[in-house]
Amino acid sequence: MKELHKFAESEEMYLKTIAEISRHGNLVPVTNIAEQLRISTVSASEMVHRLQDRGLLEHTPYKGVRLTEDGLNRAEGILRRHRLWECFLAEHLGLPWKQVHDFACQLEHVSEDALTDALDKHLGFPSFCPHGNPIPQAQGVLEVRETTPLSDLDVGQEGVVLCIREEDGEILDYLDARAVRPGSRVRIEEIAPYDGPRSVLMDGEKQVLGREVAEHILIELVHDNETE
Amino acid sequence: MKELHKFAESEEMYLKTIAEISRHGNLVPVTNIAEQLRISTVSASEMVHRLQDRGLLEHTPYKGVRLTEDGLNRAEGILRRHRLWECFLAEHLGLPWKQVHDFACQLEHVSEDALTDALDKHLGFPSFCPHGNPIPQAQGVLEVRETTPLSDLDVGQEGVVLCIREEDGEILDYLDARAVRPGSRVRIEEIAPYDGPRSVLMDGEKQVLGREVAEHILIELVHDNETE
DNA sequence: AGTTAATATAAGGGCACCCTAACTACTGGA
DNA sequence: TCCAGTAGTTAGGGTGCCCTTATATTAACT
Repeated sequence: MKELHKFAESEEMYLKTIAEISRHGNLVPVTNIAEQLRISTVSASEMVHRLQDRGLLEHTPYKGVRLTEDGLNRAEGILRRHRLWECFLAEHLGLPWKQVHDFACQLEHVSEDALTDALDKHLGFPSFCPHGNPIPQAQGVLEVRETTPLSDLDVGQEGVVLCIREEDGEILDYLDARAVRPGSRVRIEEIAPYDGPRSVLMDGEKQVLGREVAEHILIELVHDNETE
Repeated sequence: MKELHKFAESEEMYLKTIAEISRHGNLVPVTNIAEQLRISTVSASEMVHRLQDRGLLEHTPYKGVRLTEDGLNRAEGILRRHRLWECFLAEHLGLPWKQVHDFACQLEHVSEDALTDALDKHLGFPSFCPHGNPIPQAQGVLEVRETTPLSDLDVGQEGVVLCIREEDGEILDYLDARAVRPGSRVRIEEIAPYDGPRSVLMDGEKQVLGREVAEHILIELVHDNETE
């Protein structure tokens, strides 16, 4: 717990960000990283080089970045800690979503294995965070579920909210206030022109959600019996 | 949660260290701060200036440093968070003392008020950390207890362990292994020449503790009925 | 009062991470 | 095939915090 520390946090923010944007091993443009972290592309590019030197990712110029095995492990460790802390903050401390996420963003950088594992046990080895995102296991196993962004659904289609992507804390506050959470039943009623806001029935209540917001809500499709 | 962050942690380490060394508003020599933080006196001196500029302490050259009202509040906030986290780590996660302290040292820098207060509530508003140190209240109220370092006791004197000063994590491991904890009954059996190691009866078991260690064990004297 | 040991300051660096401005190299259409 | 726009790099800075070495100042004890 010494000098290694100072650059660890910054490094972790990069890895986490890349993992979140990538999601399925896609190449991540450096520009996106810079955007997400709200820093200049020059700085991001510089840091990407450093991370490459440390063997945590590979950068293909003009294409993007991909985490190495090592980098992915590190990133999953961070997500694991983030989501475990979220469970604790939500279930035990009873904090609202926005705070849950914000505080977890800070706590995720602490936690050595001994702490993370003890926390995991204390929480009863949860599989999902309060927003429905899967929690990587200690061994790096990650449950994969088939999901579709709400924004991809057509009028009339129905589904159940599985999780809310949480790269962005703002959205959580917004959805928390509207009682959109994992398990909610949703149906598209109408899509405004130009791929605009969706009118949806969410657990029986009518709501209007912008496309960007809808992109962050991941759904499990429910195949209603065609007659519907 | 932005730029303020990077220097916040270092700043907090200084404030906490100063508060711990001072204990009762005494002037703290810059040299001691440097020692405790394991940095050069030049660096410590430099940082002391910065902290003075920020209005957190006052430095009297060749004498030492004293926290201002502001600085003291900050420091107590840190101690509060540290000790609350310690309670959580010990009572809920069941971690051993050494880890409790080490992890709390990292967690103490997180916790905004909303989190700290929620944690406090969740723990049932404890007054003392697992090592017996008092937990400052949200309003900055701090219970004060009359204590004597075990090293100040004479042969034959008896007392009860109130708390272990925890500036130094090493000692906690050592004392944990020897079952020295708040509430333990202790009596000095013998003091080796040159203010050397103490032979003590700790909860009925014979133990030998060096003077430096004994200085970190704070006792409430028990006035045994003179006949003893 | 004079000297030594503790304390402070000055000078010169280093590293991690961030910035802007200006430039070059590449890619993907039309 | 060419060229606009995207992506990357270079150059020059800046801040926080740390370092060593060298020099000045002061406190405290003969």
